[in-house]
This record gives sequence, C-alpha cells and structure tokens, in this order.
Amino acid sequence: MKPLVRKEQVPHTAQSRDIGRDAGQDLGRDIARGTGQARPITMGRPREFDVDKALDEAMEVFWRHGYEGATIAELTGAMGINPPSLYAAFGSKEGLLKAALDRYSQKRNECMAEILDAPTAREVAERLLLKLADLQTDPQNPPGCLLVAGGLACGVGSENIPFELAAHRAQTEDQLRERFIRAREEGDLADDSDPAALARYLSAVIAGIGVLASGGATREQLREVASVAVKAFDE
Amino acid sequence: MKPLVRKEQVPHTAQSRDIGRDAGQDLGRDIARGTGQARPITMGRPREFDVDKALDEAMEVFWRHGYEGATIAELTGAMGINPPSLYAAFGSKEGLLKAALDRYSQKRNECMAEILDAPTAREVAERLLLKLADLQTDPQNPPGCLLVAGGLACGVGSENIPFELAAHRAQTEDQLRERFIRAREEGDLADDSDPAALARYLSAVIAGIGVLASGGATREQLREVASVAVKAFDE
DNA sequence: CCACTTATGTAGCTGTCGCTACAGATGTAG
DNA sequence: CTACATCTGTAGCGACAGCTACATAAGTGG
Repeated sequence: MKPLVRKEQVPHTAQSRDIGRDAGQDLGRDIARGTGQARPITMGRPREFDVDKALDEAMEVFWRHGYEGATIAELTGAMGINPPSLYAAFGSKEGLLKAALDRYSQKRNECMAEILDAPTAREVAERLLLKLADLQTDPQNPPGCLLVAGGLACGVGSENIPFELAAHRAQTEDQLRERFIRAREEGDLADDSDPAALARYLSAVIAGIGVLASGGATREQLREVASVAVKAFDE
Repeated sequence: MKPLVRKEQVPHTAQSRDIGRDAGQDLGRDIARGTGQARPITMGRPREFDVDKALDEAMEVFWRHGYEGATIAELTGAMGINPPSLYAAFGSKEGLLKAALDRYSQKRNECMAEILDAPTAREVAERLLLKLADLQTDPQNPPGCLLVAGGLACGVGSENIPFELAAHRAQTEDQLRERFIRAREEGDLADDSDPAALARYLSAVIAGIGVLASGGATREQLREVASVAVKAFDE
C-alpha cells in the first residue's frame, strides 16, 4: 500500500487529513478540475479525453463498487484511458475519488438550490426526501448514494476516504441547518425547535435511504419512508 | 480474486447468492459454529483457540475496516491464529464474515427481545433508537454498525457481501414489522397506519444513525436524532 | 527549423492480496 | 502399540493491486 517511491519525489502522499481542501498540490500541471470551463490555453500536447466525461464514468465505478472495490484497471477501462493518463490528470486513485466527489456534490447542489427554495421547513424536507428516493433508485446510475456506498470503513492506507465522504455529506447537513435557522426566524419553525437537530435527523434519514437503496429497496418503498419521515416536522 | 483451485476441490465457491443459508458445505469437519456449546467429543487434534473469542476479534476488524479493507493478515493477527487455522475453521474470508455476522446478529437479538417488549410502538422505537445511539458510540467497539460499515458496495468477486449484510439488516426490520402489526391489532397504532412502512422507516433511521456514527457523530447528537425520529410516531 | 512542455501507450515494476502444501503435533479408536 | 483424523506453524504459491519508466506523439514559443 505504501506508495513505493523509488528514488525521491514530491511527497503527494502527505496524508492530507484536512478534508475541506482541494485536490493535492499540483503535480504535472494542475490536478484537472472537472469544472468544464474551456481550458484557457496551455503548452505541451493537449489532453485527448474529456475530463468531465471521464469523471462521470469513474464516479459510476466508485458508486457501484466502492472505493476499495474499484480497481485502477476497471476505472481506466470505464474512462477510456490508460493508467498514465489517469495519474497525470488526478495524481492518484484517491485524487480521482476526490475529483469525482466534487463533481457529485456539484450536481447535487444544483438540485438543492430549488429544494431549499421551498416555502416551509417541512416542505423542504418532503421535497428533498422524495427527490432522493427517486434519484437513488434511478436505473441510470447505481442504486444508493455514492457518499454512503463509497466506503464508510476502509483498510489501512485509505483511512481518509471515509472522512472525505463524511465531509461531503456534511455539506448537505450544513445547508439544511442554515435553512432551518432561517425557518425559525421566519416563524415557520417553533421557537423551541432545534435546527441543528432537525438537519442532523434529515441527514440520517437521507443516509438511511441510501443504505436501503443499496440493499435493493424500490422507489415506492423509499417514498413511503420519506412520507413517514416528514411527519417528524408536524410536531 | 478467482479462488485459484489448483487440482480439484469441493466447490465452496458456488456463488451462494441465497442469503438465508448457513455457512457453506462442510469442508474439513464442520464450519465452526460460534454458538459456544461445548463441542461434544471429536476425533483428531482438538482446536487450540476459542472460536467465539476469535470471532469477536474478527468482528471488530471487519467493523473497523470493512470487508474489503480487512486483510487476512490483520484478521489472523487479531484472532491470534495463523491462516491455516482460519481456513480450516471458516473456509474462507467470506465464511469468516458470515460467522461474525451471525454472532453479531445473535448479540443484537438479545437486546431486541426486551426492546420489543415495550408496551407501545412508539416506545419500541424510542428504546431502540436510544439504545442504538449508545451502542454505536460505545468506545468499546468501532463507531457505527457492522451491518452498514461492513460494505454496501464491493468489488467483483465479493458481490454477495452487500447482500449478506442487507439480509441481516432485514432481520431487524422484520421483527419491527411483526411488532407493529401486533400494535395495530392491539389498537396501539391507528387502523390506517402502515406497519411495513413504519418498520422500513425505522430501519432507515437505524442505518442513518450508523452512518452518522461512522462519520464521528457523538452520542448526544445521535440521541437528538432519535428524539426527532420518534416524533413520526406521534401523528 | 529547434527547444521545450505535456499527454499517450506499452510494458512492467514492487508489494501485498487471499489462500494453501506440507510436515509435525496432538487427539481418539482399535 | 498402530492406524487414523484433525489442528497448527512455516513458508510460500500465483494473481493482481496501485503505480511508473520510457519512448513517442503532439502541441507552444522562439
């Protein structure tokens, strides 16, 4: 597992436990950021594959097999590239996961915007859970949620993966907490309610739905779960 | 990954997708069942390690690192035995996991008995969630729940692991559904309530708590989640 | 044209994975 | 005692994991 550095090398193995950061220090040019903006103008041979398309494929592999279950061979196969291209663009398997997670969260945040626009806290919860019930049983992609199925517990040498996933999950919880704080200020939620607890509760239900979906639950079953879950907002 | 059978051998690699079953066909004598009953009397050299103690150690390793993240070396190290002893007793890494899961479920069912004895459905839910909030943050064992952290998505060659875990999770859901059906018959739950949906909802919250715990949530935070979650039973 | 920079494909490296052959140890059955 | 059956430790098997050296291709800037 030890990165087997032969001579010496820029230590991009520096155990960056700090999770909020972007991908590691630039090695090569810059760790390809899959934000889709046309690359300004660069020197050297241009990249021949579309980073975002490749990330979508990698995301699917991680999603279906988890971080440790996804092999470089399978990833490169799905991405349509060879290992050196992967390592030049993303630095490492972990770097690739981080990039895929960023892209995953980005897509997720697009949905979140309109969900958070719902007029009441209860309606935010309802829209969110129903939306996720649909997304996590969409035959278009693997069942469940990448942020849960990616790996809650990993072997030695991949200890930060679970942290990475947890950090991305926390984003949603943060957004919900902020929204519920606002809801309380607006009188939508009772004064004695606890926005943080509500957000954490929803975060748990979201994760739970992801687990059920991974286990093969149907869309209708998850929708029922959502219906029951929002009752907690009715007092 | 392919089990690399050299000559020929009893095909205990038979992809036993049927999840309800016991460990594979007997190879050697019998796949050690960790039920603790004194082994009646047997021939050959007696086993020198305590199967249940060893299973407890293996359980902890799977719990902390997941199925794929747990290596044979780490497992045998924790169990205090060498690989041949492991394989003689449990057949394979997957067989060991199954045995550990059975032991996990067994312990869990002991708790469940008194929880299901609670007088009302709501109280069942409350006791259960609070109990799990405590268990999953018990510093005695890894955070979270083995049935969730063990692996929701695995690589090729370990496809049945997630099914295995899901089957064990379903046990709890089944128990809850039965209990809630009884609750409705007793008038404790409304006639128009859906015991299956309530059980599935609770199952989701349980899994969600496991995910939060894996991510480092504190006991108090999980207890708050439990408090919010049971409100869904208040109508 | 020539330097320089970066991406690509082939081939292969080292470490570790799950697992096992084998010989010796330790029990029961007769 | 001799057979037989099973467990245990040492040592190591083949397969594959993540990753990279190297030569070549394909761009930029002068």
